[in-house]
Amino acid sequence: MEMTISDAAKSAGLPTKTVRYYSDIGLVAPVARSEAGYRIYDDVALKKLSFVKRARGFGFSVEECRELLGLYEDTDRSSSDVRTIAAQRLIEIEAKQRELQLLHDELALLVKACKGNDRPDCPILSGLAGDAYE
Amino acid sequence: MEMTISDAAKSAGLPTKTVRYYSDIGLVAPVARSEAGYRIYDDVALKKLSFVKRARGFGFSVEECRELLGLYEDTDRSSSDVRTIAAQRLIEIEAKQRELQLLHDELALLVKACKGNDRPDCPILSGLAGDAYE
DNA sequence: ATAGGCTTTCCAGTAACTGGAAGGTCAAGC
DNA sequence: GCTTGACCTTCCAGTTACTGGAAAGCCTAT
Repeated sequence: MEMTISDAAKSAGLPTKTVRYYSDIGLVAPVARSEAGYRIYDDVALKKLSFVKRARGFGFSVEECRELLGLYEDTDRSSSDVRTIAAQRLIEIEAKQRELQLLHDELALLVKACKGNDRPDCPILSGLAGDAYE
Repeated sequence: MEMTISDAAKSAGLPTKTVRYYSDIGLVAPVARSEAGYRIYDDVALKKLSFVKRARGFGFSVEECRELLGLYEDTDRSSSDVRTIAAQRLIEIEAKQRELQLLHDELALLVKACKGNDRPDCPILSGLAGDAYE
């Protein structure tokens, strides 16, 4: 299904500017250009945009995203190479999942400790300074 | 326990340059300066650095980190305010956890599909273009 | 046919570092 | 006590990844 840049951007949850930027730097190219020069995106390009959005959101650099996208496209690369690189990234992601859980717990603790009334009786710095994770 | 900037950086897992930068912009200030002007960090500052590292790693901006750190410190803010802001962030983090799971599954699928031999028989774009998440 | 809302390119600005120069500090060894 | 090397300081320039705005072209709808 073909669409304009703003539709693609909307679907991927990215600003149009960013999608245009990704096109400029050759990270995610539009599938074609219209007669008038408008960028045209299809659902493969859209999947790539969504993937990049997700990966960027978790700290992978644009160059790392390029590599990850390349894993899917490079028919010259051996499948064991792809497996190796992807498996390495998986390990990193699992570490990130644990980190995110820590951040979650940290804030949850704060929410729980705040009684929700109007007295400033939150655990000032105790969540940070405390020994919840030591 | 007091320490120099490089020790604090090492403990928090941040580059020394970044810790100095956070000091410059007033995000995480050192607890003191030595006679010679060296930044001195204690374990409260260290907790803050670790917290910022974690939050930054998950896409929270420096300004958002400043707000989150402020939640612990601002004795003027009512506890219900803190609760509201922190609870909102919690919702965002939970969304991130689901997103990260998607990214994880996406790569895991690729690893699984790659047989690990030397033929380039990886699912070229099928992981992206496929309907695993539709 | 013209107004409104798209699109294009280009260029300048911002956020958050990051590297490097120039110089001060400090503990260790001679 | 002096030097060497590994720290530290500030300052300033460069990088990454956008982001905003100008000037102009396109497209649909009244």
